[in-house]
Amino acid sequence: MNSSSWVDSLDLNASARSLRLETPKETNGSNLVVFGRKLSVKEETGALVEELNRVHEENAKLTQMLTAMCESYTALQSQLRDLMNKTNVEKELSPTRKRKSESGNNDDNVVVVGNSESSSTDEESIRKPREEIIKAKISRAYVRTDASDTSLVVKDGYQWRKYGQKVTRDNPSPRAYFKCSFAPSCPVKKKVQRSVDDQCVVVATYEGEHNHLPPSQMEATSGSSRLSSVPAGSAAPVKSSGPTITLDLTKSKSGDEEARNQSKPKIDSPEIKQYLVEHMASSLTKDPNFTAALAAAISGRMFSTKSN
DNA sequence: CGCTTTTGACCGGCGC
DNA sequence: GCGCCGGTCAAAAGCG
Repeated sequence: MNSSSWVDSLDLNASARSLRLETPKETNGSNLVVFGRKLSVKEETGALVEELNRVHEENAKLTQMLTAMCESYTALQSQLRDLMNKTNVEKELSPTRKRKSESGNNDDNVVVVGNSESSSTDEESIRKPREEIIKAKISRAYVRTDASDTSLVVKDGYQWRKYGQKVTRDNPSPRAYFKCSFAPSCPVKKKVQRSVDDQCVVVATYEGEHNHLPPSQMEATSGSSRLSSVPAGSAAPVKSSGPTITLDLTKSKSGDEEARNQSKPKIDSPEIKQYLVEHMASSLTKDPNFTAALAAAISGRMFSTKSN
């Protein structure tokens, strides 16, 4: 929904940016030569100045657009973070929701709750009881699939054996349970279920780490640059060869700070502002997976927000 | 024939 | 203690 418009605006801005960068070259080049043939030097200068002003205006407009876009992006991101913190606090405070399976479900943190060093924040370490000592590592992957595709198959390079399927209370679509085919030597399990919000999105929850290489290891490891894996501190447990996009929204703290610093103005000189905007835009747009990941993440969060 | 999938039964945790 | 619920088991069916 909104995510698509986000994507659109990102693309728009991306193209706008390149337009801004290219325009001056054009004016200095062929355009003026064409005009210059007919105009006197004075007129030519006038036209040049006019053109320059026009480009400046355009530049300012585009810069404004980008700044606005970046600010709303940052705002939305911090909103999401607040929301997630809120839901986490609620969960901690309400003992009525203790069922651990539900914690797996509600906890839309999209995150690794694991024993790996780097993923543990202060809050996490507080609410990390024995549960997670037992459960090695939990990561979650959002995979965009065709809505008509009813097979809950997430191609991640590993081979899985389905051992159960259940319809859970809070989601009409069935949840499938998989074990790694290398079990029992490999203890990894995964649960796959369509997102209750967006039927096109399949949520795969991985528990544990593979203690072996994936059958399709060659492709999986070499192709892994296509996706952003869960930065759980250690090597990502899931090597995806498909269109798997894993988002760690809670991990966005540092990135968020960065984004905030970039869009939040101590921006005094227009050069700095322009640089920041350009830097922001390029960092946002150069990653082809960014828009898809953002779309999936935002759509997921938005719906869960509505349903709360 | 061996492996995978399906599906109903069963189990254990949790709230009331 | 009972019922609900998520997770797992295991027999039967399906498939290459």
